[in-house]
Amino acid sequence: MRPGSRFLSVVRTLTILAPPKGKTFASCCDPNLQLGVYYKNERINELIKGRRIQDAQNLFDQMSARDSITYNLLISGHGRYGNPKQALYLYKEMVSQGIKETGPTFSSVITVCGNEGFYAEGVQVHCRVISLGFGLNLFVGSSLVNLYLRMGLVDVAWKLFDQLPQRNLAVWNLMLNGFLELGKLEELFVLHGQMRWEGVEPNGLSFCYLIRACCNGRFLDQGKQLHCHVIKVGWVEFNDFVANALVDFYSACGIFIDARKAFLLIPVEDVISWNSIISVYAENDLLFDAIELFSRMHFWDKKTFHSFLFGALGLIQ
DNA sequence: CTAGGGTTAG
Repeated sequence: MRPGSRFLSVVRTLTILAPPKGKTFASCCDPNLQLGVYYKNERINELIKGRRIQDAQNLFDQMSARDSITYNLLISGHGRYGNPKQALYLYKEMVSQGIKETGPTFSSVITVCGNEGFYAEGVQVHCRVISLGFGLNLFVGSSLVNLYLRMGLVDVAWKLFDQLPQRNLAVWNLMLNGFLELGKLEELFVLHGQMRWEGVEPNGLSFCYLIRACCNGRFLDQGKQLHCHVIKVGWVEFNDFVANALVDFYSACGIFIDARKAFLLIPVEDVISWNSIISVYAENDLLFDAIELFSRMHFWDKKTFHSFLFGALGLIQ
């Protein structure tokens, strides 16, 4: 037997206990305990993906040791599936137990704060972001941009956005959406100009926001330009949302003919486009056409709200 | 093993 071979066999048995890929022994003081956490985290992840958030919470409650990933999974799960308060509670518990936040923690928590109106809490978490040095993280930064836009603090959002070391389409779209919701249409078009200046190509969602801005502001010329561009790039054929936005734009601007043209070009009419075009017919006093379209829609087995039809019937009487 | 952006009107 060669010297050292016994040692090798011991090492081989040890590898059975080897930590999962990407981990080293140095990062686990107690391999067995840590492995337990790892596999339970995986299970929690599966449960949340299957939308079984309560089961995930039960498993979480039974765990004797938890790490930041355990908390991140549950925080984002509760945030996504409608339990924002629980998400914030878990975040508080996590911090008070001395478990350090990571990027995903901040990103989930701040998104919850922004979307559910916990603005004061969101600003507090922003302080933690700064003191722990996560301010330049793209995900964290975009959740902060979203938070301040929802608060209506446009200047702060601009500043954070400008300071981001890199940007992707999601952040640009968050900005566009924020300005649209706040009715800051000028800012929105400034941002669009900046996109073009930096050579960022908008996607279908960006064009939805831009066209809706033209719709709300009745910017006929600008909307037509967008329409041309969108046709050239090919979004109308592939994106129902864009096509619907065009129908709404023309009907808002009172250009009935173009609204109808835009409707006819929609590849697969969904409920929304039917709603839009029926309301356009009704608004233009083409009541019988509206009703005819409504019955055609039933023929295609489309389900919709009946309000437009009732509106049209009311006008006839 | 974890984090982000969606259409209508009423």
